[in-house]
Amino acid sequence: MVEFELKYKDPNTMARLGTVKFNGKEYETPMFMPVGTNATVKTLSPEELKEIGSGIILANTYHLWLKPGDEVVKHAGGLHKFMNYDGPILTDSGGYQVFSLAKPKDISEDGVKFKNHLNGDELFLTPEKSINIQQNLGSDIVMSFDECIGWPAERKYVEESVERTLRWAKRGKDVFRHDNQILFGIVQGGEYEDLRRHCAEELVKMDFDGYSVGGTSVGEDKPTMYKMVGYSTKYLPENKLRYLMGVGDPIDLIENVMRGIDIFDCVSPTRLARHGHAYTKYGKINVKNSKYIEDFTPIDETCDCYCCRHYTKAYVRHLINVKETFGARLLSIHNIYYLTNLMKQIRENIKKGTMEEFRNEFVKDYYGENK
RNA sequence: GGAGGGAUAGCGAAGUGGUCAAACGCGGCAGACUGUAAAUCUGUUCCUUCGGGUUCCAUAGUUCAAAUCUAUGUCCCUCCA
Repeated sequence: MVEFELKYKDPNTMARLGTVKFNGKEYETPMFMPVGTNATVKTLSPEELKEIGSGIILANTYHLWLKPGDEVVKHAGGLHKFMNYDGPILTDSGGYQVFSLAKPKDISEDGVKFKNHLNGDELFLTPEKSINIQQNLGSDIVMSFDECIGWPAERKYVEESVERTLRWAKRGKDVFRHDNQILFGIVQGGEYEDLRRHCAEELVKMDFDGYSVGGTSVGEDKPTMYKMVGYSTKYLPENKLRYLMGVGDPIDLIENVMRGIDIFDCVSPTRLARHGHAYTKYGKINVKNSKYIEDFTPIDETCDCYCCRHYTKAYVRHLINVKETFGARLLSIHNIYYLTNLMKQIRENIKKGTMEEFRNEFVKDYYGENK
């Protein structure tokens, strides 16, 4: 069972420090969770994740439901055993796939009709089914089945969607058995404060173990995203874990910690890695660029990850260019390390009460005003 | 020695009289990616002062018009001796 404890609140911002206890181990928040949709963080082994310092990782209900099937994972002894990962695992509910795979006409009160992206079969996912799958998977943190909507969205639609997401949250909660798992409700409501507030307050009445902020990073600009997050965290209880779903841009991590978020997940460190991009202190670089062909310096001089300790831009560039998987692995290690390390710095700055200065310095370096 | 086939942009390869600066693939160059249908997708890739200029092995022709037709040459491939 995952237990969250709030340890410290920043007096200047909404930033907080806490711990997540799991199996006798403690992980500090705010933290970043790498994404392992198919029960693996693409290209990386659990040992590598451990070396990087990752805590919770994320897996996906929809994908594991299709393959290999949640029953198979259950028979394997649960996700931890199946994938040999002994840290905490959070499963997404399939709610994001409502946004990325389903069409509006496929969404009904009962649930969502999907076309299996692997073979075209018609599938139907309901709030109860999503919870049931996640309980079979045996993840530690379970997400309510929600509707993640795009941006911009008409207010009338958002109103209906929020009500449906609330009804779905209730239905999921009603069938959820606590055992060794905890269940989160997801705050939706688009960019409308009253809808976010209403959604948050209704979820809090249902008393979830933690709360997610959903419906961000779906095409909106950054100020809008920050607004959406602020409108959500403002109405959530302080003693419960808050998870901002799908956000991983470095500056977004900083800004949203300052708005009271404890955990984040995002595919970008691993996806960007596979596409040859790397985060550095001085901004994101595309290692494939020809200017790096004879650059025998590390990806980031200030980084001490496995990749930066042993390999050069020229070498990683070469690996990516010839499509060797080791290149994707090295950059995945680097990018996850970068975000993990960023979270560590964030925690240190919360402790020191210097989040705003940290944010300003970070922006200067990352966006080049400091070079 | 004889008989065929072929030479197209960095490479491979379409096109066989005008709609061709020339399909498509690769390679090159760049961009995008946020609860992963994503080791994917998009743009671009003769020169240009953006008006245009110069191309389809070479040269000479036919034609209003040639990468496409004719002649000669050069080089390559296959088969027969």
